[in-house]
Amino acid sequence: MAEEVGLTARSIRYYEERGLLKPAARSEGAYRLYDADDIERLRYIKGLRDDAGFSLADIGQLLEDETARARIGARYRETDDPGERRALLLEGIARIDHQVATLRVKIERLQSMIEAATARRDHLHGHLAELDATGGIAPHPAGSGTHRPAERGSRS
Amino acid sequence: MAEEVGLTARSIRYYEERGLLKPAARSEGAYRLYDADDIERLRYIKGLRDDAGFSLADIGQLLEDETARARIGARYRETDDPGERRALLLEGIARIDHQVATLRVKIERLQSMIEAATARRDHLHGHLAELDATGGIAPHPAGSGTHRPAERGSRS
DNA sequence: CGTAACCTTTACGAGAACGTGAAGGTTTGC
DNA sequence: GCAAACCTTCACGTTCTCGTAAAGGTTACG
Repeated sequence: MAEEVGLTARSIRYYEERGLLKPAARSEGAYRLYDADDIERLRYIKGLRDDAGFSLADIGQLLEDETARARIGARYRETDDPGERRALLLEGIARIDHQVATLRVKIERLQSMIEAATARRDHLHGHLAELDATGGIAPHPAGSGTHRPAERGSRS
Repeated sequence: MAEEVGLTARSIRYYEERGLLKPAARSEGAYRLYDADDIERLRYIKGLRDDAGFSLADIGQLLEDETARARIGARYRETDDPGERRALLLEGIARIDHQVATLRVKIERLQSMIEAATARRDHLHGHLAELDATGGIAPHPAGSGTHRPAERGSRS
């Protein structure tokens, strides 16, 4: 059914238990019925969980914006007062901006980890240049270049 | 003790159980003794867990590079053969490059989520412009104008 | 040398995020 | 109109990531 979004039925129901989702409607026999907005929301949750590595608690926070966005969208399609539409659009944009800002925070953390690694890398490069400069060995070792698999176990 | 890295003793011991760490040495009375490399490793683990949101299983994979890096560093300090030092430096750089590449993958996933959000944002902006153009209402309602907190294309 | 403040292992507990039935109701297709 | 293939709600089991004692050994300090 809705596992074409890449989630198990149990997970989806669990997200509902956690308050991350409201099944839109129920059939006569209490079957859950999902609409396009729900599917989009599920994809969003999955992205947050798998790609971004957020916990469901974090996702709950982010989904406040998504919930507001869905509500705004629905309201938008209901009205044709240009003034209200304009206000709804502005609020929707603000919600998206907030989501983006949250994602950016995470990206920046990762970025700073990369920078730390790059600093270490540069440090090693510095040693390398130094080594090549003091002329112990030519920058281009003869033969097949950097091939050096011989690693003595050595005591550690 | 080593909670100045921001972890509890229990967590550190758990990481050891999981094979993410080897306490460097034990005292006479079997106390764990950590050295600078261990501390650096713990900070790295914490960064991966808190900032990047990796599971400890993922971290275990990433730590293969970190382990190799530590081993390489130790070996580097033990030798003074320029040829070997050069090879060790190159291997260390390769390990760091691998770590960076892994982090970049995650950043790119987040980046694409931001792009999706930005696309929705632009979509709303399009509607907004359309609304303002068909002239139902003035582009500048009383108060603040159209602010744009999110810059598009600020990729890293 | 005593004792307070550490550390050790072992073990049980806990919440998050589901998996996996069981027992039964609902839809669909022929 | 009936069987297959769904779905429903419990409800217990599981893995991960630790928290929190319990019972005892070790180290530092006066």
